[in-house]
Parts: sequence; C-alpha cells; structure tokens
Amino acid sequence: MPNQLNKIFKSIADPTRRDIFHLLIVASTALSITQIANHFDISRQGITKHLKVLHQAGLLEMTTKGRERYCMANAGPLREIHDWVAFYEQFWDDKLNRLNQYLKQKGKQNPGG
Amino acid sequence: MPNQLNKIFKSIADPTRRDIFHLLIVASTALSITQIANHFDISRQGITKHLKVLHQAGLLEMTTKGRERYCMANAGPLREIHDWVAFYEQFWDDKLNRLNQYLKQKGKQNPGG
DNA sequence: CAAATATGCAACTGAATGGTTGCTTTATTT
DNA sequence: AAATAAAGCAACCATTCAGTTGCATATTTG
Repeated sequence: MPNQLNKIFKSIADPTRRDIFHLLIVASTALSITQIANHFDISRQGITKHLKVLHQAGLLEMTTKGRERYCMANAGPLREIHDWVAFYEQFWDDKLNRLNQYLKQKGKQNPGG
Repeated sequence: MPNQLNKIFKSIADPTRRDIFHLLIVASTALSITQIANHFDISRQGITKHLKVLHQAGLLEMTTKGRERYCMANAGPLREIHDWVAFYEQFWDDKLNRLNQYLKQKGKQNPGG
C-alpha cells in the first residue's frame, strides 16, 4: 500500500500525535502503552486511539511482550511527506513566474495529493 | 505569528486542499474562486471554505478585483513542514540505536510539535 | 435600469474526531 | 489462589469538519 500519504498527513496533523511520535523517537527503549500515557494528561484509552492512528500510518511499530505492548516509532513514512513538500521548494522564494519555473522543471515528478 | 505549524499541518492534511493548492501553484495566473471551483466536483461555497483554511495557514494570498477575488498560492509556509520533517530524517534508515544518534546530534534544534 | 455574474453569509447535516467512562480479559506478582 | 497491573472493547459525548442549500449583496454587462 504505497498510497499512505493521506494517512500520514492526517496522523501528524494532530499535535498530541506529534508529541507521542517525538517521545517515541527520542526514547532510549520501546515504551509500553501505559508508559506513554504517563507522559500525557489524557487517558490511556485516549492514547491507545492515537497509537492506532500512528500505527495505521506506519509511523509506529508494536510488539507484544506478555501483557504489555511495546511501541517504537518508525520515521520512514515521513519520507512521503518530505517528498511531497520537496516538489514545492522551487516555489518558496519566487512567488512570481511560477509557471516559468514549472515549465522549466517539467519532467520532475509531481507528487500530486 | 510564527506558531502556524498546526494550521499548516491541518491545512495540507485534507486532500482537496492539497489539490487546490497544487492547482494554484502550477497555474499560470491567479485564479478566481469560481475558476477554482470549476476544477472540482464540490460547490463554490465548499471551495470558499477550503480557501479560507489555506489562507489562514498563510498558504494562499487573495486580492480583490471588482467583484472577483483572485487567489495565489504561497509555498513559503511549507518550509515549516520541511523543517519539522527534517529533524526526523536522521531516523529514517536506522531504526535501532535511536538514542545514540539522538545524543550524538544533541544541540540540534528540536522542532517539537 | 435590468439581467447576469461573483461572492459572502448563515443555517443546516452527517460523518469523523478526540476524548471520556465502565467493564472484561489476560498476564504477572505475592 | 487472590490481588494487581496492562491492555482491549464498547458505548457514549461534544466538537470539529466537509459539504450542502438558500438567500443577500455587490459588480458587470447589455
């Protein structure tokens, strides 16, 4: 399933999920759901929902160990976001002559939506 | 207002808005609201709502000319997305030893959420 | 001026979202 | 075996969201 772009966008559009993701990225070890929840003011079940969204976007991997589930961030899918944004970098500075630039660079992949 | 990050994320999290943005980026001229709406299956008022969201995220500029309002994309704010993603690029390939990499690179800016 | 066009404004609708609580199940610990 | 801890499941709630329709306003155009 390569067309995950929208799920990834939706995932990281929520500030709590960005915080969870960041926490997992910089953590030294995988964290259990309860451990993650302890870092936030919302309930464990609320966290679980966010984890599910992150997981379905591929930004999170989980392994079960006994009664615990350990979560680890996977930054890989952010590459899709990077690529989407990269297309528009050519338009950052020059607000004029957009078409000219576009035509000049035609042939480059258009990431679309 | 530099803390537009969330608005920008929310804006581009919607596929229709990404399409509108893309249309405006590659258009040769600024487009009126009706012209934009003609490219989509949803109503003009629906488009207007999307334009408002994009505008509030700084991704769109509008100028009124007579009874028409012309819209032009501004890719600049995408730089914030780029910067947010850039922090995580160091974690793309190596899913292990995350902490080591993090500590090694400490001092780099953490974009947070 | 009248007709047509471009837009704005407001109310409404259905679905998704972020969050909660209560209870059950499963695993560990004592 | 009993108590505790981790997590899942399901229902519920309020808000936001994407989209609609209807109507008013402003600007062109004939």
